[in-house]
Amino acid sequence: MTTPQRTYGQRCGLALSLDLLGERWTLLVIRELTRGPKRFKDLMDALDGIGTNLLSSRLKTLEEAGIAQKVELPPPASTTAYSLTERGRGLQPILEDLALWGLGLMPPINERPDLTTRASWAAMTMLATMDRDPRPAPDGIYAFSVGDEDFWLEVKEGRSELRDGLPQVTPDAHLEIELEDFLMVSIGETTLDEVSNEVGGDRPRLATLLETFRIPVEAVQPAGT
Amino acid sequence: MTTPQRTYGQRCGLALSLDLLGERWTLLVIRELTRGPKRFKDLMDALDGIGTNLLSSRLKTLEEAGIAQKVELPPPASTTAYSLTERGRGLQPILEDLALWGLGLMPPINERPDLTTRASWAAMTMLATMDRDPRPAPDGIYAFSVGDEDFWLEVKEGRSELRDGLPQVTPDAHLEIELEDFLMVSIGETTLDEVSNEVGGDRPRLATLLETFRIPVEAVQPAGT
DNA sequence: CCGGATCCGTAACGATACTG
DNA sequence: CAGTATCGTTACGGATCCGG
Repeated sequence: MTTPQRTYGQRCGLALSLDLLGERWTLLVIRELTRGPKRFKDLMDALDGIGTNLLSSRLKTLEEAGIAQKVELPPPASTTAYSLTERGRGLQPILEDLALWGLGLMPPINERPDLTTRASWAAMTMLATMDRDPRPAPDGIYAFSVGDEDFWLEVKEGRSELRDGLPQVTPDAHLEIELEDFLMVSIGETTLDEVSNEVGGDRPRLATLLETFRIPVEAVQPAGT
Repeated sequence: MTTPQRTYGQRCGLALSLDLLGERWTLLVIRELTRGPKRFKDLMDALDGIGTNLLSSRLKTLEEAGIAQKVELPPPASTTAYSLTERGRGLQPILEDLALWGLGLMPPINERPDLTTRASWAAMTMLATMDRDPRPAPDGIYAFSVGDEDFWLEVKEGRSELRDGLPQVTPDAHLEIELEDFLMVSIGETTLDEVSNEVGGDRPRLATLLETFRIPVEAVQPAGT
C-alpha cells in the first residue's frame, strides 16, 4: 500500500511528523534528495537494501505529502526524477542536526569496514558543520571528484549548498582525490599536502575552505561503544 | 529482543541516528522524558497503544545507548523511573524542530476529534516557539493546571524549561484552566480574559508570557490539507 | 536498461495474558 | 506497578516479473 495505516493518533507536531517521516528509509530518501534531483535508480543505488516496492511506496507518500515531486530532467537525460519541494527542503536543517548528533555513534574509520561509505555523506556532515560555524567560509564554487562520486559546493554570502554531479559553470577549484584520503582530510586527520590528489584552480582558497568544511573529529567515538 | 537487527549499515551520522532512534515510538518516549522523570506506567499512559513489551524494549535500548537511565524517585514516591541523560537532552532541540515542522500537518482543533490531545504536548510546542523567538520572555516560574495535567515552566535569563508536576517552590503565577480553553489560548485564538480560568499570583506577567509562549497559528493548516 | 508492480518469507509491532 | 511471554497482524526485504 502507498500509505501505512499505523498512526500515533496524537495531536502533537512531533507525532504528526513521525506519522509521515518516521517509517524506515523515509528520511534517508530525503537525505539523498537534498543534493539534487535523483532518478529511481540513483536512489536504489544509494540506499542499499531498500527494495523497489518500498522505495516506490516512500516516494508516493512523499509526493502526496508535498515533500517531493516528480520532475522531468532536461535533455539529454530526459528521464523522470524526484526532487524536494520547498517544504521538503525545510527538513534539511533537521536532518543535519540529527546527522551531527549521530556523529557520537560513529565508529572509527578502520573499524566496521562493513559499513557502506560514501563521500557525499561525509560532505553533508562537513556542510552541516560549516553552516553552524561562526567563521565564514570563502565564497566560491568548489567541485569534488572523490572516487567515482562527483559533487560540488557553492558558498555565497554565508549560505552554502551541496549538489551531486558537476557544476554547470567552471568551478573556482576542483579537487580529485580517493575516497579514503577524502575521509581522512574530512576529519582533519591529514591535509591535502600529505595525500595524493589533484587540484585545479584556486588551491589556497580550497585549502581555506577545507579548514572550516570539516567534520568535528572530537564527536567521533574512540574505539569502545 | 532488546536491539533489533535491522541496520542501515551506512557510515553516515543520520543513518546511525536512525539506527538507534528511528524505530516506532522511540522519539515519542524521549519526548515524554524531556519533561522530567517518568515511571513505566506514566509512559504507558502518555503513549496510547504502545504495548508493554515494546516500551520495555525501547527503554532498554535507550538505556544501553546512554540516552536514558533508570533513577530512583525520592520518597515518598520511591519507585524507579526513567530520565534523560545529558546526551539524551541533546536531542531536545531536534525534537522541537521536528515538532514545529509538523505543525504544518496539524488539522484544526475541531476536526479530527479522534486525535489524543494533551496540554503538555501543546506546551512543548509553545516552549519551542518561545525559544526561537528573539523577543525575551519574562523570567519566572509559571505553573499550569490544565484539566488533569500539571506542568510548570521556568524562564531564567533567556533559557526556559518545561517540567511535569508541580514546582517545588511557590510559582510566580499559577493558571488553572480547561484543556479546550488552554488550546485556544495557545494558538492565540482567544485570551485569558475571554475564557473561564483562575489565576493566582502575578497575572500581568503571566499574560505577557502567554504572548510569546504561543503556537504560531499560521503554521496550523486550514481545513483541507 | 530503467521504473516500477507482484509475490512471499521474515522481522517488527500490537494486544492480551500472565508473573514477581 | 513493572515488567516478561505469547501470539496474531503488519511492515519490511529480496526476488521475480513486466511494460516502456
